[in-house]
Amino acid sequence: MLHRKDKVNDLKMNKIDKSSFVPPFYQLATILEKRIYSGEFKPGDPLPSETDLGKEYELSRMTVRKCLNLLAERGLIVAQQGRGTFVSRPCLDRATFVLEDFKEELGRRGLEPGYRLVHVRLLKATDEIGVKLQVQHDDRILYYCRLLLGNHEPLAVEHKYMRYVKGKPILENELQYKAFSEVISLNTDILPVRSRMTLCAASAEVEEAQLLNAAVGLPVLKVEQSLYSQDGNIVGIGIFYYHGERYSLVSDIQPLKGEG
Amino acid sequence: MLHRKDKVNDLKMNKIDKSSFVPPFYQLATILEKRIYSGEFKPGDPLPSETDLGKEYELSRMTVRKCLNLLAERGLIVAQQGRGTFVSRPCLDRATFVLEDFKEELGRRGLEPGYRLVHVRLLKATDEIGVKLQVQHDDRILYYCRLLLGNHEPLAVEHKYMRYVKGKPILENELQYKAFSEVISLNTDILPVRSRMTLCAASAEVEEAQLLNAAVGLPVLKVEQSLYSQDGNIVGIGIFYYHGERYSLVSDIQPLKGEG
DNA sequence: CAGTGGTCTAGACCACAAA
DNA sequence: TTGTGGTCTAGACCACTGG
Repeated sequence: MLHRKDKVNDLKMNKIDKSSFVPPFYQLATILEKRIYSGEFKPGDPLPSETDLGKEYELSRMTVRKCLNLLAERGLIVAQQGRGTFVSRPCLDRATFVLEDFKEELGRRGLEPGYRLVHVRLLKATDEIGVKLQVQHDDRILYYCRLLLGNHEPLAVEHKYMRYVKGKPILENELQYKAFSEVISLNTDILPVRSRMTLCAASAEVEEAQLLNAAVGLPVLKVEQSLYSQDGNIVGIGIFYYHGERYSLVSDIQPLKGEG
Repeated sequence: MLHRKDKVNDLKMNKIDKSSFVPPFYQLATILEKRIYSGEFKPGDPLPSETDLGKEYELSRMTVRKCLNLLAERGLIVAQQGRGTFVSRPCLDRATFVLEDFKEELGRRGLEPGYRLVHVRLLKATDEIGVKLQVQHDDRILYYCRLLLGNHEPLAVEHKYMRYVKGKPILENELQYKAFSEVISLNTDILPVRSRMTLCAASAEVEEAQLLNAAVGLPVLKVEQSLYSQDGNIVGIGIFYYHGERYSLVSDIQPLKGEG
């Protein structure tokens, strides 16, 4: 009985319960988050020093730091060497959109993912893409186009360009199911180490509209990807169009879950 | 001379240089990254255990862990309790787009940011927005519309809806320059603690097109924001339209910078 | 059971900022 | 000079995994 009462007091008085399954650094993070949200610390205010927090909550400084790192990652506080740790302005007006593996993403949404390989072609290295990929004059570029489906409905069109290495067999199966950077490393022995993607809004042109089963002019999310090798050359170019009405990105910023 | 030679050997042999300004945990991270990219460890392979890495590089386990955390954050490895730490499939096909403070973002791009307040209105709580904001029947909703400018050119239109508290004065200046969540907490004494934003592609309607100085149908990035209070109620709704041709989001995934 | 990662501690030295 | 955060250490206990 007393034990239970002590625990309740711990929660009320914002003490650390070392017998809990929730690790102390996380308990402290939720406590500090509460103290910030309650208005005790306002944006710009300094938090107590790491040493003082350690004394107050009877934790080692390393543990306090682990907790502060957690809050800093979430943008709630900012540490400044030699000065202190300060509460940030609320950062709820910043968003982080993650474009991740298509299959996993659809799984979470409860849709059945699907792929359809539309084109596979060898192109001459003449046009703009060839220049970017720095292909020799008589080399070829492998181009392929893939459709991403959700419950058999087209959600996105992907165009991908990479150098073509003669003699290296490429399975259509690979093109259809594997990630672009994997396809490149498998078929050219070059390992992409850097990726840059830009996202903007655009209108579907004729080809994309057809493939997306929609009208020309359909709003789409256009993503352009450049993959670089270790020596800084572009080894792959991707252009992806996501159906504007069927595909969206979500960003969620919320408080830490309490110790329930 | 010998000192210098030793350092060179350290780099070649992938040892830690404790006299360097680059902290050991970071040196180890770049070393392990190299060993992974070189093909020594392939996706799915286990890394040596934390204890073994500590012995190999003469570092404490905590330092090794700090390094592994760094690589894990970047998606290069995944730790599994009780089993080990494993190299991930290359995650270059995942992107993280950050929509951040408009002013800072434009500063980085070398554009001059600007704001223009277009509308401020009190609406009746009848329509869809009113229901979401759970406004009482005789309360009012504060609506305002803001234009974001880059070098005096319109880049985005923002529509924002929040509960209106009688008697609380609201300065137009605040609406024009302050972040939405800040405006809400200043004028309703409710602190938003959670934000959910969705991003999709759309076409500009008449009003947005006019404000963006573009034709109807212009592709736009449409972002919808909901701000929640601690008790789970929606306390603010925002709808933002970013000019599709003038605004884009960028994601960059690249290797750690070496110890130059 | 042994080995793994997850967490915590008490102490230490450093670089940096402010008085 | 004092106090701050940034880093590192050598040890410890725990929960989890797999044989």
